[in-house]
Amino acid sequence: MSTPLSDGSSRAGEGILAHPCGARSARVHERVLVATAALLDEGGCAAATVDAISARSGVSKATIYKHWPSRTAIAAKAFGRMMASDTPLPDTGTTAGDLTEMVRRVSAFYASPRGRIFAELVAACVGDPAGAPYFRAYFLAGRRTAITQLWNRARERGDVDPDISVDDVIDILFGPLIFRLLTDHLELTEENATRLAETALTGLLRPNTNPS
Amino acid sequence: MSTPLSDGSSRAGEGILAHPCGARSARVHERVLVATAALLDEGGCAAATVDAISARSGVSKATIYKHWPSRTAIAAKAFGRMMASDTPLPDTGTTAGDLTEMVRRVSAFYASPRGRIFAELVAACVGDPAGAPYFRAYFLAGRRTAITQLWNRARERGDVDPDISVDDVIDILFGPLIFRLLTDHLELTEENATRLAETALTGLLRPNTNPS
Amino acid sequence: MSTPLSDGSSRAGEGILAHPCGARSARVHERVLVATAALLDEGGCAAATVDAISARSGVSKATIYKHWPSRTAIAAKAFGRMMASDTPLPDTGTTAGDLTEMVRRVSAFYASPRGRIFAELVAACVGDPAGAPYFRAYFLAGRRTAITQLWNRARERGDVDPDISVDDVIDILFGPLIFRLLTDHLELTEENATRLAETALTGLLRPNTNPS
Amino acid sequence: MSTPLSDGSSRAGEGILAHPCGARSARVHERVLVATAALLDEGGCAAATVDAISARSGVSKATIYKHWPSRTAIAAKAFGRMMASDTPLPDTGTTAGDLTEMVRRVSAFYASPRGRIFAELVAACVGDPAGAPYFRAYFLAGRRTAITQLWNRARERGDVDPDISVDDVIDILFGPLIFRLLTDHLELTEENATRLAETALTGLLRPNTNPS
DNA sequence: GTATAATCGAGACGGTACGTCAAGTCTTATG
DNA sequence: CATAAGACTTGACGTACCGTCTCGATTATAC
Repeated sequence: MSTPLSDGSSRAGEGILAHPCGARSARVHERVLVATAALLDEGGCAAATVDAISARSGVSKATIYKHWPSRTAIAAKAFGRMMASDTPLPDTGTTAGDLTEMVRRVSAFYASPRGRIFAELVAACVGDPAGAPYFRAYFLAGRRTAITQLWNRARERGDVDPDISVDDVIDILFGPLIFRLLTDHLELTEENATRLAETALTGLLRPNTNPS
Repeated sequence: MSTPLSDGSSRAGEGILAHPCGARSARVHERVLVATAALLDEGGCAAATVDAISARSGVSKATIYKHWPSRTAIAAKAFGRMMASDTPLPDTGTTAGDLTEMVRRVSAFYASPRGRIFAELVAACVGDPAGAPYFRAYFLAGRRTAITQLWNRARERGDVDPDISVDDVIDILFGPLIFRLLTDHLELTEENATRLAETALTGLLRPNTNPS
Repeated sequence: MSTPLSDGSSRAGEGILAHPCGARSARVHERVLVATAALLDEGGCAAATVDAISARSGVSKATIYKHWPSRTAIAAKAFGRMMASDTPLPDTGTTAGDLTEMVRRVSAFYASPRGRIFAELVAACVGDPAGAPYFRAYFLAGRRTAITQLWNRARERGDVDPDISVDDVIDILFGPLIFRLLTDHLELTEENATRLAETALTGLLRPNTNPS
Repeated sequence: MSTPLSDGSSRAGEGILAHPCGARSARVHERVLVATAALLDEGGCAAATVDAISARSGVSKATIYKHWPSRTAIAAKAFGRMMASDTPLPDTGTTAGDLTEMVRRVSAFYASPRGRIFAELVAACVGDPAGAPYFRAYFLAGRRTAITQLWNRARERGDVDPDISVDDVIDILFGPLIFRLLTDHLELTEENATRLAETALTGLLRPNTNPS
């Protein structure tokens, strides 16, 4: 993998996400992540208490706090690892098809039990400045690389304006889903996802009224 | 009544948001909301503890819990009231201009101190099923009516496809902002907001590659 | 009893030793003291953890900390109550006999399992400024009243210099025992106690060499 | 050497107080004691954490635990060394004067900052069976030799009953002070010390009522 | 001189208890 | 009967210090 973020032990270059390293530490680190992943799946973020993680992993609380700044950070990394391999890129032949399919998949994920965990994780990062970087590094980054590949493919095909930033693309396509996931004001059905994607791809305004 | 949401006391018809009524209750209700609003402004969601609200308002905890299901619910309503009158509609003359301006304003709001409170509120509603309806009713609904007006104006002008749901419009325009607000992965500058709005209005794909 | 210190609930006049009162509080208070006494007897001061007291009494830690400033304080009061009735005054007919007997009894107490607890309690009060007053109020005070009675009897008999403060008497008779108990440098046997008492009663110097 | 207790390095013959020896060990030993003494003076026993001693001395925790059984042991030895030379014998010309002066000096010491450390040390030895011998060996023993000399002088002068054990003398004179130091029930003023000494020297009972 | 043990530093680790906090429930007395 | 006042249970928090334990590096003697 091109991102060095999802390995289990600490390396130089991880910046603020550093922690003790060495053979023992690596083992401890691993056990914590495995235990946390299990707890997340069983009871969501609320179950991934530091006490619970400690009890389940056999790693003491004090040690855990030497590796991570907060429970959110642990959960983010554990969850990021759980999701790491779950995202094969769609390849429908057209840019519109690929992006729409991607939105549908992400919507389906958000609607799944793990989608709830994702939402809780996003929520937990608000007001946990220490955990947020972990979430971005171990979860959002992975998502981002996937979209970037799709977008680059679209650029090569000439289907899109190359001036549009991939950041904006990501946020316009998935921001609405996340908003709905969090505030639960509209259901995350496949139909809704498709419509949303198509509207975003086409634009809200009629061509002749575009601002340019 | 088009907006039954922003009045200060309980009415029949509020459904799950009901609570004791009567003269004493109304006074109690009011004092709680005022105290909560003050606490929110001073220290964010974290400061709006039920204990703190109780102490500040002089209303006992037991009474508070007879009026609201959770602290999130109180905060949502108090915050919704704070924001109620702050949103004059933009009127630039063009649909694109109006919507872009709206996005810029919301972005600026999110970037402000009260934007943080908004984020904390959204986060708090995840995993507080009791509080979420309050947030939707007392905050999101207000936002929604504003956009609906703009959108209707656009429809009348013939600038937009009338089949596009206003729900999708709202989420495509503001979902990205909220996503950025929550995960803090991109700054909420005016420039970013403008670019985001324009991209959303125009669409991600080039006209000739539209899926239809 | 003349001292208002050993009752189970809070009263005006207890000064710094105050705590919540009322029917519920009184019950809570009682349960904590009973549990603590049991723990002390079973495992000494080390066993009387706040967590353990909480678990055993069914009273939550937070509540415990509203009633007492520290575990030492609880232990002191619980131990004081355990000891409250255990001290019938000796009555041998002579002042020397009474005081010597008292020293022997206290020495025997110190040599007993509960003597260890007493030592641990004294030790715990050093460096727990919050707990120390409880120890003095609920334990030392009781001891003091007993000696005072003996000393008054001796004064009435004319056996002693009325200018000698009862404080000095107490400390000269029992200080040595406590010193030995704590540092364990000499055994607390009946023989040693008797000799110590007699030496203290007679004085260290020969009469004709007295400082006066 | 009559007192093998106050030297800085280990020797065969110290019995249970043995530890590694050799040139390196001696240096390590020394550094630990110096660091501990400094910590004691700065923050009392509470500051003389094993971690703190390790950090300050540059000696690793593992090594420390090869030399001493517990932190109390280290503190006792370090404190004993600090006090080693501080006790010139009084020489007022009379036995009563010498002993009284001695009590006054010890009382003043107890009332000083280092007196607090002494108290904490005594307290720490209760419930630390491993540390207690160190305290007796490195601190009490020194005190004891001083009093023994005074007492022998008194015996030679014929001022005292030669049957009275020096142990009893020590405890009757200083036990009261220690008791007051620990439980803080009476102040350690010069006046109190003098009165206490005089009462102890004269005896609690009037001559004609002595038990013999 | 070099083996070969002891000894050391650095500090991670499991464990136990700490004292605190806020949520939400429950009791009692007052109006 | 709704309130005020606030005690109470619950459960998690993050910290502190303990004493043990790997490691690998450093001695210092015994060969």
